Amino acid sequence: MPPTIYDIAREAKVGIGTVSRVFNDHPSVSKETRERVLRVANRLSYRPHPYARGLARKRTNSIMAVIPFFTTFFFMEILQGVQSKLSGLDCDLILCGVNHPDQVEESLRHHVLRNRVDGILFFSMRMPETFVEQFLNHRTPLVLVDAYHKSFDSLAVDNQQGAYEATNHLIAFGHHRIGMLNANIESIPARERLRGFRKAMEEAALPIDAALVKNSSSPRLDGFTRESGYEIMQQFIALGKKMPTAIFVSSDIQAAGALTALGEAGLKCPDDISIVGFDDIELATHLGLTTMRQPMYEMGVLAADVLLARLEEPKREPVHTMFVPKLIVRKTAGSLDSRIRVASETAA
Amino acid sequence: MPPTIYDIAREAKVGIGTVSRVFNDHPSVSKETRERVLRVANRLSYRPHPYARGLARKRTNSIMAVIPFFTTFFFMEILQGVQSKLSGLDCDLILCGVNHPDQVEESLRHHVLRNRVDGILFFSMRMPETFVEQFLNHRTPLVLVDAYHKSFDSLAVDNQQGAYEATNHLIAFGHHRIGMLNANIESIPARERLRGFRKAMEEAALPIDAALVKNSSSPRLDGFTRESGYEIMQQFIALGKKMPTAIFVSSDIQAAGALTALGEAGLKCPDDISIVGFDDIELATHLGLTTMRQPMYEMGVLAADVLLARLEEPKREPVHTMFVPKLIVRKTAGSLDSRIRVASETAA
DNA sequence: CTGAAAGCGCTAACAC
DNA sequence: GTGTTAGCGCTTTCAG
Repeated sequence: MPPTIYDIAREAKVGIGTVSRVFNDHPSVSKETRERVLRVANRLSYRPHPYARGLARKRTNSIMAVIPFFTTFFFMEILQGVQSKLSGLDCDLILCGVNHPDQVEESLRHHVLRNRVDGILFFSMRMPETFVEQFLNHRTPLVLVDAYHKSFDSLAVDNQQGAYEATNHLIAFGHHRIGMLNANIESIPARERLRGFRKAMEEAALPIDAALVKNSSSPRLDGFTRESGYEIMQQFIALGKKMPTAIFVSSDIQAAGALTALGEAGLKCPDDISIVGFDDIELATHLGLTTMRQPMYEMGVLAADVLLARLEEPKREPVHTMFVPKLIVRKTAGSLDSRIRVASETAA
Repeated sequence: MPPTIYDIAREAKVGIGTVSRVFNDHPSVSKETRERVLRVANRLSYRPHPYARGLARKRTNSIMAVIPFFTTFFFMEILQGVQSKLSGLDCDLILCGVNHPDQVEESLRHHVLRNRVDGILFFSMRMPETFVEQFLNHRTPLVLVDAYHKSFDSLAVDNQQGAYEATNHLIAFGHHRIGMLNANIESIPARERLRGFRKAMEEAALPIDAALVKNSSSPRLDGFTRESGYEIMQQFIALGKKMPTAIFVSSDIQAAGALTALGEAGLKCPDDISIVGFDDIELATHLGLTTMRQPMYEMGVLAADVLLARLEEPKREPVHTMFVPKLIVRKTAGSLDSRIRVASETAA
């Protein structure tokens, strides 16, 4: 049986109130008593019981991360950021993985109504609109990560800007016939990335050939799958000499599929075609994929920060933060005339 | 302010004890009262407060997963299994990522001494021996996942058997000059996998050429890195015609590096050399890597099972479970004479 | 500055 | 069956 404040109080010959004060850094405790209490507590390896404390204080000292469990690297990295922020603060992280959108409601209701957690980090999913209101009334703060809703704090990546820069990277290499291999256009990120692509093309006064902008129609993972990349790239390849010389792909996972299709067709990057992806997942390194990096770890840290700040100040205006993805230059995108150069080298 | 049992009791015109009984499925409550209570509770969206309940019952209804935060896919997948098991049981999962071994002690002490969790899932790390005793005395059950200690329940993968089967797969293809690309031999899994490799070779009466068994000397991640795979494979390649025709690589991540080295040398799998990895990480699919799959999700589910069982029965004997990895045949390992076949095809 | 006492919301032992 | 009561371990007035 672990010691309680009563044990400490008795041994230190003080009242339990004093022990409590010591452990809450209450100013009005004389230096001597404080030290005496601390000494005893230390000797007995006393630790305040979080649940008792939570009950009395009406706080739980833990937050919950609601994340979709189908993806991996992205969330793991963010969680790491969250954790690193939390670890110093005596705040626990409760993991709540949801596989199906339906589970979201259930989980939220379950935990929130029970005051189980002080705050929630909600990842990459649409908040059921039926919940928005409930949440705003209820006192549990929620911050959206990789998602947006005007009524909640949110952090997200500037998809449009990222796509814009990715496309510009391609343009800078001298490409004209640039295509985009997109995910399901129903999804927000897919739409935003398309917008960025368009903007870059328009600013460069380059024509956007509708035949070179293809998107997935798969509902699964909104088309952010290797399969969709593979299939769509095959369609591009089928275009023969009408194929674009460069393609901005809306995600690394799709780029991976695209690269496979390219490989099977005997085509190489960047000699035959240039590719820029989006995300910078682990795989991108292996593939040597040039891509736009989402600052995942940093997002995790900031997400925790924002939530913590809101816990302090529950009714300030929602804060929306945008992260700008960073271009990671690797080997799949290159100059348009590299093909020519390579050809001449071969000839030589 | 959420409703408490007092509110429910008052509205339902019963005592709080009865309300409590209803929510604990206590048998001695008449059907009528039970329904009346439930109706009121439902109307008021009442949920028992987990902390209050925990305090009174001396249980927390949550378990903690202590995982090293440097790897990704492996743990994510296991955690998913754990969660799926837990989700039905009103038991929360607290994530405790540790980046440095030193943090382990601190985290454990922090949470365990505070009775913060009912049980612990301890992943892939050596239990500090100084803790073993403390743990056994303390009441918090702990199960080791992907690790072993005779005093605790444990689940692990049979590395030796896996390596044995991997090597046999290579042997079955007719290879004689088989090498092994291993991680740091100081680590347990590296040693076990080497043992399996040896066993297979000996049983097949194949000579083990010491020059063809190489291991990493890097302390980082025990040599389970892409870099180590890359470098060691270069050494193999430098062997020229003395190079093995097949190599069992101790992890997929190293195999990825090895494949890169091979690619740079203009060598292809399985035509020029056969490779079998170990783990079946996500990347393996992309690479078309033949490998030994660790049943991660299943391990997660069982880990939760075992822990739950021990919570019920704290002092039964430790249970040790071994999972046997499964061969996943993809494209990096093939028949020895495929080279010949390919050569003749080319000739034709 | 410090002790005593009243909860926080719930469970469980004890009466009736 | 059901109400009552005494905690679970801690925080927080309220006196002094």
